[in-house]
Amino acid sequence: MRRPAKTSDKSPPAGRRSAKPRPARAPAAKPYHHGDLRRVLIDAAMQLVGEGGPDAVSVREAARRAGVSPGAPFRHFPSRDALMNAVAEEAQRRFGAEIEAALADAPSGDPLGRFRCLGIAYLRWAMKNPTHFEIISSRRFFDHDRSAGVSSDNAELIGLTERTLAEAFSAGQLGTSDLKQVQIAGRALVYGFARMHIDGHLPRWGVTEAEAEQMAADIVDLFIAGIAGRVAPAAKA
Amino acid sequence: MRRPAKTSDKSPPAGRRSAKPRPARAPAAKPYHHGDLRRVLIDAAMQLVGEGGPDAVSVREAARRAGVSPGAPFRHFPSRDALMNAVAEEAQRRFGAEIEAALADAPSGDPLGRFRCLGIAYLRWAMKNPTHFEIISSRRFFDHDRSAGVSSDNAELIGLTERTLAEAFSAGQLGTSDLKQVQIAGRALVYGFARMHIDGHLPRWGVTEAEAEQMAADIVDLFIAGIAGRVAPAAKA
DNA sequence: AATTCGTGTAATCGGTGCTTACATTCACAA
DNA sequence: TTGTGAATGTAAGCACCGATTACACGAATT
Repeated sequence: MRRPAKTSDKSPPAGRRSAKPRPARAPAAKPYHHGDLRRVLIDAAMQLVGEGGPDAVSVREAARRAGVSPGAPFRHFPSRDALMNAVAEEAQRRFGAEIEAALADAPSGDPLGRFRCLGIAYLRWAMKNPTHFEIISSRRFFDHDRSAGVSSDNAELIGLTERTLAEAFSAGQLGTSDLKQVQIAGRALVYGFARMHIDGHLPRWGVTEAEAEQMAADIVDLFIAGIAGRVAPAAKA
Repeated sequence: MRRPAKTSDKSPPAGRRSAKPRPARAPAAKPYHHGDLRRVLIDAAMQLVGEGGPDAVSVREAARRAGVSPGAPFRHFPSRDALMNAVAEEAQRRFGAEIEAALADAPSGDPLGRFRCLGIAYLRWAMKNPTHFEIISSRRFFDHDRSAGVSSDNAELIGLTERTLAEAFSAGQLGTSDLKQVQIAGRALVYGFARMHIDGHLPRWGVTEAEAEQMAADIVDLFIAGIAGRVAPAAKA
């Protein structure tokens, strides 16, 4: 197994089912026995992810924190992976919300500036929520193409960057016409930096934790500059 | 645990220790009982990594493939992580060898071309050996700064790119003077693309498996072009 | 009030990392 | 040649894990 020493599997018998806080004014959703075990399990798992990364999540520990027997979670999730999937969806939701919020503050007249803003927001969230970002990224826990509600969110984010980039091109802000290459390269840049941060590579490359955020902005700017002025329509010799 | 159903733990009793192929002409290293169990375990683990990724490696399965009892590996590796570490060192060794081999073929008069060559070789190896690359990348399995023999290899590779980039700058091939930013950005680019490939993101971004290698070269070229001609000494308006 | 079905419990299975006690076998020295 | 010690492997067992099954409870429907 992966988690070497944890608390005992046994909790005090708790006198059967005496003080289980049922949801008072029933929200007409799933207030059967526990209240909303599914939700509580996801929250517990999210917390575990935040504490020790994806590998620190075990169904049993989530059940333990929810005050429920080890088998109970399997009524709501057919497997551990399904639980992780739900956690990833939650993380993806928060991520998408923050990206769109950041973009809402960006000026609408400067597509390339908005593109830059997307990269900055992406990196800021990834560096502030490394473990959650890791879950979203690795397809081990999250089959982006399968989960209904959030895959559209994700696809929309991809479409958002595509549209923004296309606008920048139309506005003559781009020095190259191969938008797909720019799209992929930009994504690889921010994804790579985020993962370097998560995977602890930055110190080896001479970037301290304190410098990381500034460096993130710098490389985005460097990339933007690289794709912007290179063969600008009027500045060519 | 992670691996749901495997072969039975029991192998046929095998009549004690009858036909264990000791290494014939003893290589004066560690030919005690098994021959070179440490080596065999690493090979088995490497194979497991290649088959199902890092999570598919279990000490027991490695022992099984080595034809040895489940506890035997712990005579050579104090923990599973230590085994993974050895595997990662092996992978890092192969990786470094390929990179240096590729660089040996590059023209020595064109530093920026050599820098590009480094990126291409990096991506080619990563895409051809995704699981091994993953092990090298994630510090979960490989503490780069701790392992003696190979960390120098790794540090040397970092130094290699730094030197190459510095040469390119000295030769006037660079349009920016902040080499550290270029260094980090370049690393993030290739690392990010490699991980996108590994993590299965490329299809979602409209890049098929067949196009991946070409795209890898394209984005490296795009990056090189971006850092090269931007504020070239004589071409400024 | 009786039944049904969703939910949680208890017990259990096989897998895992890891430890301990014991057995074997090589290497070196008296 | 013969001990003897250290290196190496085996056997057994612990705690933990994911997952399944049979059973118990309880709210909702009839």
